[in-house]
Amino acid sequence: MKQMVVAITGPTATGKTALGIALARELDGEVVSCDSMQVYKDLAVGTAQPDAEELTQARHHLIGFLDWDKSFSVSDYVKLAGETISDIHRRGKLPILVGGTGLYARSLLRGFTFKDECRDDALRDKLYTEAQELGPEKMHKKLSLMDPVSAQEIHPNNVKRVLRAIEYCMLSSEPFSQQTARSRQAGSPYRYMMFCPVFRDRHELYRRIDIRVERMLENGLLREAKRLYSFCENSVKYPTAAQSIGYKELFPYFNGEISLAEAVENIKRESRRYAKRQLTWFSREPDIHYLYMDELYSTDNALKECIDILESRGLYTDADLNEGGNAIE
RNA sequence: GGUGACAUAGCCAAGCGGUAAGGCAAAGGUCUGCAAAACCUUCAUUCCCCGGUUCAAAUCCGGGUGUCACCU
Repeated sequence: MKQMVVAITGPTATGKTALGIALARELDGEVVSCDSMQVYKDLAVGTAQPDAEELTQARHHLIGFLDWDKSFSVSDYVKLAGETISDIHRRGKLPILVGGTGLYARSLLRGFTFKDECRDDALRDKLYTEAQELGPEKMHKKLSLMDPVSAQEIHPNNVKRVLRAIEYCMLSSEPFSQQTARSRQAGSPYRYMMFCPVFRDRHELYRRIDIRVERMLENGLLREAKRLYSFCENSVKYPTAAQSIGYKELFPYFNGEISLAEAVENIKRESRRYAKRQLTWFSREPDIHYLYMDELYSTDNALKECIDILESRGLYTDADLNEGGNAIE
């Protein structure tokens, strides 16, 4: 029997953290973060990591453990999260996946595989330099010779993805598109259910985002950002951590280029766009259950709906709880 | 009160007689190793209003309205 995972994914500022904790408490579970930025240390405020009190309410994993200069990617995530989930099951608990990074959630739950030998940072840098000299079209043409299918699917202007596909083709014995096709067919290593809290009223979501940004400011976002800013100034390459919304928008303010008010407005705008991108991402997940928060009103009601769904689909039974996921079948 | 300049999409703006550039914002979308990233698509039947000149006007002329600047 496959291991059970309950996932809470969805756009920012919809109450995933609180719902995850509620579920963990209700189902004797532990939270496994599914967020590309919450992995970093000392970015607690801006990446909306669970606060000290929330951390005491349920055991959390994969939050705030990485230094700023470390890069992190899907493959690292899938590996770590996979290990964490197994460990949680071994202890007879239920893993609750919580976070808004769609790529991470999909890759983990659908069982995408990433081979170490199919990545080479030095090669990637070399390709990047080449792309700057030759231009995007030439690189795309290069890809179409190695892997016409990928070239068809990836827009020539999307240099990042064109280069990754080339990198893969050079390091692997198969074209990039073949790897994609193969993992599309592979089944999930888990039994899982995805819940996605959303708001029917987009304005309500945007309003919550605005409020949350203001709260971050009150909680010391500037201090955190300033530290990251100094760190970035002194490093050769911008670290992955600097991609996080809420920090990079503040950098021009620290530079004296824009006012604080403008920077804050930019954070809000970028967060709104991010939420929109998350919405389109999750809309493509086949087995996702939306939780309409503007109708459910509270975390409690959302929790009840989750439990109802899990029970009605036979996905969660007492056996899961008592026998550490080795029940049924 | 006088003189001058300007009025083009939610915002910034090009155009200066031949049938509305561009940027920002917005909306929609893509996604398999930086994903809070990267990328794509769509967005003014009309240029403040009225009249005139012309085959043709956002572009020229007259009047009106509004904004700004300077003068009294």
